[in-house]
Amino acid sequence: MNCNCNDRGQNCIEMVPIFSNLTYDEMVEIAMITTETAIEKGESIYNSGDILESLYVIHKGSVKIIRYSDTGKEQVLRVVGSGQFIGELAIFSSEPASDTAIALEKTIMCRIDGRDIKDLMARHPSIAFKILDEMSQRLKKAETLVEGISLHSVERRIAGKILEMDDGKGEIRLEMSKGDWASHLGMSQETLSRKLTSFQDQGLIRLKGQRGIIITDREGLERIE
Amino acid sequence: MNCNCNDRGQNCIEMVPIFSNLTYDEMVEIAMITTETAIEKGESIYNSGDILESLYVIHKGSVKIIRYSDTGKEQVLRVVGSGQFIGELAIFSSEPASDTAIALEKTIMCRIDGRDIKDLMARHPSIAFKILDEMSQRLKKAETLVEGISLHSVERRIAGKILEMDDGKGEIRLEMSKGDWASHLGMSQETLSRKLTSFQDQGLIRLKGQRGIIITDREGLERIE
DNA sequence: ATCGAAATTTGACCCAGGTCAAAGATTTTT
DNA sequence: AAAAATCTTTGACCTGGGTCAAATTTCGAT
Repeated sequence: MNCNCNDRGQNCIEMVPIFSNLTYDEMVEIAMITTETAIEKGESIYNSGDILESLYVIHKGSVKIIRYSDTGKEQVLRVVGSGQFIGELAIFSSEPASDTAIALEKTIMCRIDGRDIKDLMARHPSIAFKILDEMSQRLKKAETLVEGISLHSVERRIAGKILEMDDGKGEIRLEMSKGDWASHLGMSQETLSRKLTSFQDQGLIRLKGQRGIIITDREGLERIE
Repeated sequence: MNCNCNDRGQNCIEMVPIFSNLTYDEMVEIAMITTETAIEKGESIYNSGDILESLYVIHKGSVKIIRYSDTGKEQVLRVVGSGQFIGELAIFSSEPASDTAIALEKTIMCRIDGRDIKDLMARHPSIAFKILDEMSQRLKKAETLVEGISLHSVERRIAGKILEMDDGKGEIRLEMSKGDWASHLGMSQETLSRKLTSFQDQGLIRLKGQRGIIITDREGLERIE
């Protein structure tokens, strides 16, 4: 078994949604063909232009998927965390990646060869369904991002994202820098900063350190147009 | 056989990439469970909020997938044409659609029940692969759209799209109105109109009627930042 | 606890592209 | 072929949010 990223007796395979419907024996089969890979904060897993050959399932940590403009400005397309995968392009097309994946923190992944995963899917339709499900979620999210950027004001986008990130406790901890966050929201860091301060002045939120946000007026945030 | 959308002796199933790797008998099996549906220009196939239960494979015609802002402004997310499918959400999630599908012209589709297609995929992995492939293409396109809208100038986006639509002959016919096109590019109709006129003044293109564009200086278009 | 680096905030300025409204073209219908 | 409907262009004006730069705060590492 190459992938020995164990955690409280659990093999990483069990923790990953796309493999969750399998029997123990099937999981062992998968564990045999996966390789553990670790990466430090700020390092890239792949770069735009690379030909991808493996699917990476994230076991621990998180990764941002970005694109660069020709002036070097970056747009965060999505953030991928534990249990999710990156490199799905590897499974089908032989075209190079058009985006770049960079670890937001120390990240541990399981690498699976593209050919192997394809083979697995053919034998276990449930894996294909899970991947397909995840892909349609992503497509939907990407389309919501397009909608947000082109149809809503920056205030609305920020308020919406704050509410979306809230787990019910009303206290949020950002998993990335405000700069990355701004880029994900499709706006400049300065604008994000200004608007957050203004939200705080209006009593909608309270900022706590660099990455903490406390919601103090949920209805107020929902009302923002 | 419910689906009788034949065309020069070809059954619609054969014309659709996601079914293209099947044997004749398998195609017949699929034809049995599909239902032909036709729709007029401007009519919707589904609306935001609907619970989708079927996958629609487009046989002839084209459909725009859009979202509305609360002020009624629309963003075209993508245009789907012959051989492609819509309603993939139906296969997995039970959540309502967040977008709306409207025919750009008279369109003929084959409807397949969500449960049936899932069943088909389990028996024919090649169908799942094709759908997955299509989904990753779409995700990539959606991400390119995000990149375009947030990272590039309107000029660059228009020039890029013109070059992308060119089939090599240098003469393009738009498959939608300029209004829809502007919305797809994430800009106002007026801005699109102004920039196209300016491109023409610069000798980069020549406009012909409402939907014709002739490229007269390809390098010039590529040079636009 | 202190220092240095990195991230964030604030100020001043400005322009790309949006809006509204009216006129002009194309296309479709009768 | 004329009329009606739809789509597109143009003009005038304006504002949201970007940019650059400098000041400040926070965080991580000694």
